[in-house]
Amino acid sequence: MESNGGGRLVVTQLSHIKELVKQLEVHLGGSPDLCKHLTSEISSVTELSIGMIVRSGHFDAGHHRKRAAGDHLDSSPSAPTPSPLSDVSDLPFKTTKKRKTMEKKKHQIRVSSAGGAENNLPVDDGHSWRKYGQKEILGAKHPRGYYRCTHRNTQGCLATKQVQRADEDPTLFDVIYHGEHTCVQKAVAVAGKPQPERNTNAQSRLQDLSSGLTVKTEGLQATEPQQGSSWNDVPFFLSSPVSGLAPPGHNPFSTPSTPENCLAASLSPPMVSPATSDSNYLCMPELFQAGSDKEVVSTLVAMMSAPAPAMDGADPFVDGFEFDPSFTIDISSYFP
DNA sequence: CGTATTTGACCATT
DNA sequence: AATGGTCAAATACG
Repeated sequence: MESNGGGRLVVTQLSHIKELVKQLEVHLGGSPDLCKHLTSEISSVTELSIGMIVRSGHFDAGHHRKRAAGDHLDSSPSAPTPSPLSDVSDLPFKTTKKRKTMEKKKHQIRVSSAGGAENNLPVDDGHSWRKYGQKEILGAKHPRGYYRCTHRNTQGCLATKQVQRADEDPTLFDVIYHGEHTCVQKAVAVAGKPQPERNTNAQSRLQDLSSGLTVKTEGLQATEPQQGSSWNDVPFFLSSPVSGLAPPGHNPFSTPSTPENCLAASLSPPMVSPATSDSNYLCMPELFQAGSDKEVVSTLVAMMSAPAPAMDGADPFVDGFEFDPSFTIDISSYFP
C-alpha cells in the first residue's frame, strides 16, 4: 500500500518534471529568470524523487541516538538501542573499519531572508523553534544557531535545526534540519475540520511551496533495497508566504522566529510526520528512539519576497493549503 | 510572572 | 587537540 502510493507519487513527480521541462522549453529565450527558476524547480523535484526512491528502497531506522553532553534528561533504558560506545560487552578492540558514520539523511536548505534588508530572518518553516545554542564555526564568518522544537519537552518532538548565515550573502541562510516533527502543534482553537494530512499531501505541498527551491537530499545509505518500505520518511516544509514581519531591531539570530512562530503555528496544518517507525501522534520522548534520523534539506530559495496580499486570518490560508495532489504548480503566477 | 534567548562551559566526536 | 553540539544558569522579553 505504502510503496504503491509512493510509487504513484514518484510518477506524479516525474510527470511534474516533464511538465516543467515543457514550460521551460516554451520560455526558452524568454525571461532568463523564469528559466532559471524552472530549472531549479526541475532539479528540486528530480532530487526529491530520487531521494524518495532511495528511501523507499532502504528504510533503515538508524538507531544510536547521539547523546550530547550532560544531557541526562533522557536516558533510554527501555530502548534496545545498540550503542556502540556504551556497550561494555564487546569492544576489546575497535573494529578496524567501523562504519564511517551512522547513516543520517541530511537535508540542508539555503533560504533567503524574505526582505532582503539587514535584519531579516530566514523564512520560517511553520514550526516553533527554541534556540538552545549558538556557536562560532570555523571558517564561517557567521555563527550558527541551534534550534530545537519548542515541544521537545512537552511532546518529545526531536526535530532540530541549525541556522547559519551564508558567508558572503547576508540575505541567505543555511538551514539544516534534522529529525522530523512529531509534535502536534495544532493550536488555534478551531479544530473544526480535521484534515487528513497525508505524507503525500505534505509532499505535494512541499513541491508547491518550494517552487524555486533547490532541494538536495543526501541520503547516504545505498544499501540493499528492503521491502516493507514506506514513504513516511519524506521531509516536509512549508515556508509561509508571510514572512516579512520581522520586528525591527532584532538580529536574525537573536530572534529566530518568535513573532513568526505564533503565526506559523497558526497556519501550520496538522501534519503529522512519522519519524521512522510508527510513532506518529504523540511521541513519547524517551521511549521511541525511532531513529536518529537527521534530515537536512538543501534548498535554494529565490528572492521571492512573497509580498502576499496580506492575508488576514489563518483560516483562508489553511484552506489554501488544501490543494489536491494534482499539483498544477503555476509558476507563471510568480512571474507576471 | 512565565517563557524564550543569551552565553559560557561541558562533553563527544573527529 | 580541535571542533562542533548541547546544557543550563542568567537574563531579557511579553
